[in-house]
Amino acid sequence: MPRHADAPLPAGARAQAVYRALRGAIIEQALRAGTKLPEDAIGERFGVSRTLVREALTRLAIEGLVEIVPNRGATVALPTLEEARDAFEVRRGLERLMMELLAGRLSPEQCANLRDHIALEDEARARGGPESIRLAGEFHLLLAQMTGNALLERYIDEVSSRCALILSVYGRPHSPECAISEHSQILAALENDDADRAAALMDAHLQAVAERAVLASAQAADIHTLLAPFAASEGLAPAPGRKPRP
Amino acid sequence: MPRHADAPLPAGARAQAVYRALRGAIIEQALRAGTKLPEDAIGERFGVSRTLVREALTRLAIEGLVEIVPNRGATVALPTLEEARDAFEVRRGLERLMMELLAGRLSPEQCANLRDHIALEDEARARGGPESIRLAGEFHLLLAQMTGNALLERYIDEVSSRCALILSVYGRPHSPECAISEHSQILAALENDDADRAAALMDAHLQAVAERAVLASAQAADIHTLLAPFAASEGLAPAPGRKPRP
DNA sequence: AGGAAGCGTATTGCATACAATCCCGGTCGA
DNA sequence: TCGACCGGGATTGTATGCAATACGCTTCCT
Repeated sequence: MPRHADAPLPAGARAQAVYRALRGAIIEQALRAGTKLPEDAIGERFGVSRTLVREALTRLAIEGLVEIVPNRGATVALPTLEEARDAFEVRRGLERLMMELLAGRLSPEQCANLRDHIALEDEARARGGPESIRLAGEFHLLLAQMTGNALLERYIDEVSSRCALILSVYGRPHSPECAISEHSQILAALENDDADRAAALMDAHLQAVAERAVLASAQAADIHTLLAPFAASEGLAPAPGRKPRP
Repeated sequence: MPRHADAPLPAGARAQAVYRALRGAIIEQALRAGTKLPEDAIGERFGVSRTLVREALTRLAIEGLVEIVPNRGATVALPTLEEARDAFEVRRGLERLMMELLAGRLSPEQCANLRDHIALEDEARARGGPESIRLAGEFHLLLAQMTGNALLERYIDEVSSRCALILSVYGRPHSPECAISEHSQILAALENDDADRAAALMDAHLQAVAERAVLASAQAADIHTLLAPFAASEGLAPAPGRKPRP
């Protein structure tokens, strides 16, 4: 429930509010990758000074959602393909750990909550709204919270949001991060106390997400390949002397 | 190689320098857990304004090495036992991933570097210097760098330093974080392309470190158990009406 | 004596001011 | 026409100032 606007926030909370607002905007792709983030404009929009905006941007930079170049300011990060690969690699490691911690230890209420969440994802997906991206990520976050391990929760949160940004760059437009059936299957394995199966499912799930998105556009990143059909249709051939970068 | 003192650092580098200095001091236990960290004093010491000190402290707080309470300033963090457990749990997950990424993929030079490092640890350990703590952590960091995964490197670095802080609180004084032979064995398994064995060794290694330190003092945290031998030697019995906390 | 209230100081939270840097436009010369 | 040079404006980097808060000490009352 949002606070009343003219109730002053407690000390230190305003920077956090700015941080959260920016983070949400990036993840939901209201701020697209590469967008410039000037301190003045943001501070003006939120009614805070540059000091607090800087603090928020610094945090986002540490998380990898924002890139800060000295004397040139902050932009929404544009992850490289290598960073994308790294993020999914780490994510797989963390989520496998999570599966092992959770298998067979979920209370009935927790399972119910997860099912409810999956239903929400389903709805949002049917509507095709942009919040489906956020919800898909939140499923993983919800699982992380249930481990009771605050550090794991933070890391999963961080790496999930980074993956969301990556998908916004390399993924197909508005394709949801996670297929619904995969989440259901994972939950089923967890309820069944089958850690290995849950871990394998999660691994496959993440692998699928990564491949659908990143590997698909790994080809597209090569401008020669990308332009080949157009060149052919126009009867144009590459200059013989120049070679594509190795 | 340290910079000349009166050469001005490039933009944004001074905050980082303060961050690094404080971080090192905490990990090497020059600043012990619980120590107050006033912005003025630190800024004066390093010749920078409170602004930059705040930035450094914020970063350390995100990493969990420093605790910031609004309006009350920053102190070196005093991790709880639960946070300690969480940190080692996450660390095991991350380092297992690392073993899988590295097994059978280390170049001869890399192996040589690792051996050299282990030798350094050995020396420092023999001398009993405080840098043995740092070196033991750096072995893990060195491995992380060799994965080529920058995100994994950052997480391992973060969680390692947090573990170092934890050991400074709950570990026995000046006991090195890692036994040397364990590092050697892990390296051997990695060279041998035996991912499972390397993972198992690393798991056991971290488990051993955690148990030697944390579990040992988990008992000590219970003041009743802690005082029992002293009470007995003085012929004192607990008050019958009062019960120890469950 | 013990505790509550009041006050002074130290420290933080935040905004702002100033200096440094960079980007972008134009201008000039080749 | 193109590239090099060079202000002007915008934006960031850092220091500092002011208000707000918390802590410790004294004082006073019970």
